[in-house]
Amino acid sequence: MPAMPNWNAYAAQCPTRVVLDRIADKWTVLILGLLGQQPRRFNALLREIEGLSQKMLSQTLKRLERDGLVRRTVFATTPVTVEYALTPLGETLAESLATLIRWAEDNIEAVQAAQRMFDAKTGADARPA
Amino acid sequence: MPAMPNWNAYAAQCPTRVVLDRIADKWTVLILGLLGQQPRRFNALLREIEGLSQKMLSQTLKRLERDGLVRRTVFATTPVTVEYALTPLGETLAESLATLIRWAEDNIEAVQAAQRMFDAKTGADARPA
DNA sequence: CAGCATCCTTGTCGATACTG
DNA sequence: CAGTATCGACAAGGATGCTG
Repeated sequence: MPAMPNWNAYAAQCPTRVVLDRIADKWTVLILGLLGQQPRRFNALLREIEGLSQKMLSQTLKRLERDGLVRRTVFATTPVTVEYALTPLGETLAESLATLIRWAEDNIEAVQAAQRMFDAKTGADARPA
Repeated sequence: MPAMPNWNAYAAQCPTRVVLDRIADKWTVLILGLLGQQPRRFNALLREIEGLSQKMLSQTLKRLERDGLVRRTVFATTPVTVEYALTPLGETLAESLATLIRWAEDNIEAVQAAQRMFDAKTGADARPA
């Protein structure tokens, strides 16, 4: 990859795919959505995101930290307190992701209607799990 | 879910999760990105998205069609021609997703830099596959 | 050209138990 | 509180071969 490249997510080996892989993750979207409001502690995130296991939270946070999207701060209280917050870079992404969450909330009914139509026409359950 | 609900993606059973599940898919983002430019045929998509298998393309397109985001049109040529295009609903989502692709292209270098920093500090390979 | 059906390998993810 | 470690079930997804 040259110095001033045309990054192209459609090329298999293009590094922009790593960003898509990060975004293309339900938990990432939800976590960054919350951190976009305000910093949170580990267990706060765990409580606020239903269905999220502690393993996935831990794993996802570590990846987000590695990608420079989230900053992890440890406070030497007893017991120890850890706060997660967006980095400036993370904030720019969180804004775009917030748009997606809003889109979902605004258009879920249209999507559900389309699904009912489709299922009725195909007569059967082409429905995924 | 009531008639005028506060859809909340943070609730496990909230239907907005289905939209997130759709978005939370690398191929969805890339496919809708292309269809946002112009309609394409099946094999055109297959060729333009490197690393995408025919199985995943087929599967993803069917889901997108079911969700009312993509319209599938069959032309009775021989051999048969099939065109995929965004629905009006799909276009509104594709715009948001295009933002993400642009974000990835604009910020990939910052992300990579953060990764190098992180890997250097942790001394080792916390890197995922 | 535009797919579907099958096999089979890999990875994802939840559950559980334990640590500083 | 904030995690790590391990196991096992499940499903995603690639490869291959076949169809209208």
